[in-house]
Amino acid sequence: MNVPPSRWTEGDAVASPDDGSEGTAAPAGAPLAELNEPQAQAAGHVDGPLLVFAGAGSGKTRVITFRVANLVACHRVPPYRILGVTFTNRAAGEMKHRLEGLIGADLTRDLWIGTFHAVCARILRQHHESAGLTRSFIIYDDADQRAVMTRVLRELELDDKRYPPRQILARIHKEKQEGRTAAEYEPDGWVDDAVAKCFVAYERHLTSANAVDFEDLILKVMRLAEDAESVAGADLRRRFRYVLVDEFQDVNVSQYRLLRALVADHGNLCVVGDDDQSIYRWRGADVRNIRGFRRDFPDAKVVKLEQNYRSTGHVVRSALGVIRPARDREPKELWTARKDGEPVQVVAAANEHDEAAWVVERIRESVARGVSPRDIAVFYRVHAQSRVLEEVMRAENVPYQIIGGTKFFDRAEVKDLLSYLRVLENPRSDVDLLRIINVPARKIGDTTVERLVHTADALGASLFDALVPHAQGASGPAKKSLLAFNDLLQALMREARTAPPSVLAQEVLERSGYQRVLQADESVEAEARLQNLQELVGSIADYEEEAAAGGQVGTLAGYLERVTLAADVDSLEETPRVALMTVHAAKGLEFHSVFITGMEEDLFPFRSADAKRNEDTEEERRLAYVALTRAREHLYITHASRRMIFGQTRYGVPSRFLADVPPSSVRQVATASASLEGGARRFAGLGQPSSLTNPRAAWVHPQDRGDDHAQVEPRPAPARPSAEAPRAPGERYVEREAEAADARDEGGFGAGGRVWHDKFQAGVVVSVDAGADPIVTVRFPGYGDKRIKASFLRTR
DNA sequence: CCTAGCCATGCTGAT
DNA sequence: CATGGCTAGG
Repeated sequence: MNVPPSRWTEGDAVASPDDGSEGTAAPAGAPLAELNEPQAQAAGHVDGPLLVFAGAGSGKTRVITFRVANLVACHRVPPYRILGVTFTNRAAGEMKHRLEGLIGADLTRDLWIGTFHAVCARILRQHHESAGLTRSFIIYDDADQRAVMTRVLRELELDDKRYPPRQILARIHKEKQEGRTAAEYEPDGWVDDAVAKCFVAYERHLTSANAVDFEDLILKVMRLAEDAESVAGADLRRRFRYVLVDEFQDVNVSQYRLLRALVADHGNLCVVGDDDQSIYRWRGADVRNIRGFRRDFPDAKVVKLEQNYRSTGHVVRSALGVIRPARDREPKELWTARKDGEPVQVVAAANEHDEAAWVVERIRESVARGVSPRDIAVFYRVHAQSRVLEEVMRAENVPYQIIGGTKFFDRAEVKDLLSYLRVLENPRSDVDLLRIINVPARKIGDTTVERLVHTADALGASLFDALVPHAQGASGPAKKSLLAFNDLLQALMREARTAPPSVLAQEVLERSGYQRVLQADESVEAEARLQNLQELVGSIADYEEEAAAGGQVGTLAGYLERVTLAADVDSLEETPRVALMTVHAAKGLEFHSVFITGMEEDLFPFRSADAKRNEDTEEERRLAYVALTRAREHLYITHASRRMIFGQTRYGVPSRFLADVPPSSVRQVATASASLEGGARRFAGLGQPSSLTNPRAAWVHPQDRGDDHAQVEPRPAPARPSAEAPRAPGERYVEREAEAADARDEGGFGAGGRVWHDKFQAGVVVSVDAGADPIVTVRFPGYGDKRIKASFLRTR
């Protein structure tokens, strides 16, 4: 059941993680000899520490997978003795997928491959007792942590205006990221004294709730691994014979200490990273770990991968121009043997609508020329920029997918149901119990809850454990409601022992009255909420199915953990849709064509309106470098002179980073609106050649005629040079898709056709993947796009 | 004592 | 532009 190797060396696979094989690719499944010299050195390295500087697009994922395969296949290392740490679950999935092609699914399954958080959660479930947890501990996400902190502040009678929960939490997280516990925190100044108190109380609440935050996952396992005395510590240090880490530049101090402890006995630690791509300093990542590594492992072999296989010459040189002024860089020089390709287009737009329209117009052209929408991405610095882009995409019928932003799992009803499930799994979770105790309204108001909290504090018990004792001392109506709530939970817990998670979820909705209340509500919102809840139940069922396919039983704990640890980018689909995401989410991905929007001062580099927040232009520069290096063939960078964002209009000047792009690799362009407004004059200040500052020269270029897009001046489809665009510009690729789908239509399904599904009801076919049992992508109002086997669909 | 509806206010990035 | 704190009504 090996995947044909060609599957993973194809550079045009959508958004595949860094893979230098693009373009000049060595044949698939190549032995080490077919890697380039430094790649082979790194991949073939067996014993001892190894540090790989992997420039953007230099094939580092390839090196890591080859090295793992080499260890397993040639050196007979048992796969369960190898740990590979990636940055996202998606990257972990990609790596496993590639390894399946190299060493087969059976061996791959036993490898430990995952994010720091996923791996640590798994270890912590095994060693839960040593960490003071029960096996069913749960992971508190951001919102949960804030809820805990709000309660802590109230308890300590601290003003949440003066001590915003978010900021206190940020301080605490910073401590934990640097490996310190509450006991080790050394306050400096009176603000810190408050933080110290909160820190202690926060930890107490988490422990009592049998819960951990993201930092705890790392910290607790780090403590275990460093513990010379305990059995668990010895076990952890013996467990892995080889440890590999991707994106090492974004590892924080406690993660690094954990790694060091895990390999203490043998030093077989391989780290791969690029200091130029360090973009998570705000999350505790510390590039200095690279220096730390060299100090801690002085005999480490160091390999530099400097040949970029991914991008055209113009793209590589533009990116180098942006990163060169950065301080404290590891000396290295990225180079490419590829042709120059198209110059980078730097586009001046009048405002964010104009910008979005230009981008979408260009996307349509690219697609008409044969670029798959899945190989196109639009980046922005902040999520708030996505709305306008989304609107234009929708209006122009461009299929798109937004990564991140307001997430499905952030919706109130979804969180409610998850809180029910979390309470059933781990009744001591106060945050979850508080969330659902009066949802739907069951006559347990704030006053009653406050008294319950008081009783729980007095008893030193969780809210759940205090429910019955408190109810017994409470007055008539409150007593009744509390006991009824307790009965509900008890009944559901009994159910939880036998029922599969998806069935349990449905039971929760029915027995809690949640569903009834929503059904009684006739509003559109209530209808949407019901649909979201069904979607959630469906997602649990999907998880069970997936687990079953892997020969396991899907548990509630497993599902909850996955939901909390999921990254936005994990959900990036392989369907033919343009991806919209932040630059942060784009790390590790690559696309044929990339649009970077909002390249303006104060937006990119970002500067908060709140001047107190410290800015970090160096990190913004590296972020820009990451953005530019995602492009294989075409790179477009847009900026607008006017932008409505965060509820106010900003007047932006082009980003300083644009001035660092070599003029010889750039073609300046202005949208028609920008030209009319004289926006192109702004170029003059940037030291670009004057020939580029003439707006006419910019926008009459044949390739850029799309400038006067529909929004400015609707235009009948004119005759165009047809060499590049075989179809009239007005023709949308959705129509092309429809034809294509019709052509391979097997079960009477064609794009645009109406179908019926028992659960999701009426929908419209988006596309069809032909096969023995064709998979049809269908858009269901209220459910979004679903990929469904044709046999489950009826045409009508 | 509970509920519902109103108005105000923050917003970078994310496991 | 959504969550949340507050106030008036039941």
